[in-house]
Amino acid sequence: MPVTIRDVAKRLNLSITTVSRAMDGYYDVAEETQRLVNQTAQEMGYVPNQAARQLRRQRSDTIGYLLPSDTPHFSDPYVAELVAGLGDQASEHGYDLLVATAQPGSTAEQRAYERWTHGRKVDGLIITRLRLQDWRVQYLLQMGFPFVTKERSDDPGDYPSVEVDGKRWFRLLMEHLIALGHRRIAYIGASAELKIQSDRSTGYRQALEAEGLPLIPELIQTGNLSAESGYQAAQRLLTLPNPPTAIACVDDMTATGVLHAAHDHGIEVGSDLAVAGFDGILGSEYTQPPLTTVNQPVYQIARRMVELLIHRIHGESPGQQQIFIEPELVIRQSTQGRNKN
Amino acid sequence: MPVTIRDVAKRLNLSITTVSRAMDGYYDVAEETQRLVNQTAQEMGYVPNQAARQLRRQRSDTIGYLLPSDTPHFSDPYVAELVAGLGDQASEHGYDLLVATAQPGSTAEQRAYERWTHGRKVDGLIITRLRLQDWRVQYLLQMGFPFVTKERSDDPGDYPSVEVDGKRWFRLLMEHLIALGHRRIAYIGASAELKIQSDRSTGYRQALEAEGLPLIPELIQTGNLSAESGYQAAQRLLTLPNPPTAIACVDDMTATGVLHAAHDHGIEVGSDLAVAGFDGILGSEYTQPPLTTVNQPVYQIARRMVELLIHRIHGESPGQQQIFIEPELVIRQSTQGRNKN
DNA sequence: TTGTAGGCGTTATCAA
DNA sequence: TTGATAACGCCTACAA
Repeated sequence: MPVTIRDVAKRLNLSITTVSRAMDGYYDVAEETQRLVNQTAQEMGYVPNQAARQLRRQRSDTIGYLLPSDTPHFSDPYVAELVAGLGDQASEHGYDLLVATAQPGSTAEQRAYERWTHGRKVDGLIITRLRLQDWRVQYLLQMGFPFVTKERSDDPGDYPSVEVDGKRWFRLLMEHLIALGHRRIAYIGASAELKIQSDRSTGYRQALEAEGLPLIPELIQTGNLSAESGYQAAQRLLTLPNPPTAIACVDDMTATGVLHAAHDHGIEVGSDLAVAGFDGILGSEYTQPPLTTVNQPVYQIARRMVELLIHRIHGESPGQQQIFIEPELVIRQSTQGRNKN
Repeated sequence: MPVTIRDVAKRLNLSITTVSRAMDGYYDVAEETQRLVNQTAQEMGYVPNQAARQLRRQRSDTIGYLLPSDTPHFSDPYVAELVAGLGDQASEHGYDLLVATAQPGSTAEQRAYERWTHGRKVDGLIITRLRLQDWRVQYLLQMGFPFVTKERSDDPGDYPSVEVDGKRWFRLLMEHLIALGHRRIAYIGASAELKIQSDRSTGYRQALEAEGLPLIPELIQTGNLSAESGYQAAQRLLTLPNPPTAIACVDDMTATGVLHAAHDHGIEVGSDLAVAGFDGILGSEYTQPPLTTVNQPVYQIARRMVELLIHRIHGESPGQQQIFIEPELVIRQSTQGRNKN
């Protein structure tokens, strides 16, 4: 039904070869012909059939992102920014972005990766929410399929990644709290198999150690990167006989729940209790009080990942394989004394 | 390089025809053969090449969503939930989801739609953020290309849509404010060409009219669906000689900015000023104070849209073309008197 | 500068 | 129950 290259060729009494080459802007086609072909194609609404082109060229000009969605419909709060970054950068390079959702570690996830890689539905993949041992990394490495990760798993192998140094920056976040005089600082983390949990909790411990502060087990709680879990962990912390004076959270969603719990306890965040998050999600500046956090430039990170991936797809020399992006420590009222105007 | 149907056939001394049919679970193939083929395919890691399949079948088993992203990297805060819903429902039906970003009304947007439709990259489209006059609707209708919208444009034509009745529910939101005794209620809207602005502002006016309240022009402000613009509009409203006692916002992001502005003015939201939003984005329950809003079940809406779209793609009888989803009026402290525990 | 022809990997038609 | 064969629409040696 749709118009094919044949139709355009027939209309102009040209061969499909010429039409094809004219449209690809080859140099060996008469200028006049070029003009005519393009104009006619435009008029007839001809756009090359993507499937045919892919089959012939053996590439899809598409990159894939399988977003890790736990439970019914939880999803990262910065997924919007990430997808925007991936999409923008991809389209600037003539690539499309294929997205699917799957529970981390599910068979659905595995099948999706199989279909996309073996079926050549995508030319490369973007991987986030890395696990310490991550079958995706192992699988793709072994297949020799192009991919880029956000952070790295502990699996050995060469592959490009874009990273924010969680250890270092969580430690800096801690130093900020310690500099404010806090000595009993709690940590609310996430599942131990996640790379970010590993890094950030290490930063937490390193900071305590460096300052000669004791590691108090009861001040370490585990959540699941949701506000709800942050709320509950905070409940446990705030009802302790000797509660913490500061709570550092593995991410902003968790911190949001902590703010809520503190409010329900009639605790003034900022003066009575310091709360800090990590990520810099949209909305962290609009919490009450505004949240101190480490701001990751997610949009830029996404663009960078796509850039690396496309290089990899084109088989270009890897250059810098491991890119570190500097986030920003944003100090807001949640860790400041009362600020009343 | 990857294994093809040929390789599988060769290994089993069968024809590719038989392999193909065995894998599609046709009935006219020996059970034993069936088993053997599937097992071997599995072992060899064979997955049909998607491009070849698409070319032959003349469909892509893919649906497209071009997400409207204004300026550098603004994007809807509920895009995560939407994409999760689209992705989940699509994959349950064996479809993939293709996503791209483009500025509404840009030529990039138009070219993306052309490539996807004419190039048969997708079998159908999901359209959001409808404009009153929307070229996308006109274009797709004219092409006879399957699509489903969230809300409808004013363009005539038959197509399926999933809707939340913005007029009615904004009016209900207003009635809540009026019932609380508010008489000077401001409205912060968005660009006039957006369908949601048209609907919600109409709801605002209808409510005033129904209650015999005057429409006060200076209480009507325009933003752009961002917290920043809500903040600025609130600044204007709160410095008025005779400021409003309540502010109803076209969406939650705008309302978030209003909360922030009120706080900066030392105004107690809830007792001194009522603020309400619309959408029910993740985070609205964690603002301070928690925000009164109309909660749209975005995830469910997304699933429903995909469902309708797939019916449409399969050419099934349209059935219900226009689906209304009931949101929920969630009353929180931003419109309640002081609630101190 | 243009045209001919072969094949990318599948699925579907038809015959065996 | 299985196999040979012809497309699907495009790109690209190679020939003219």
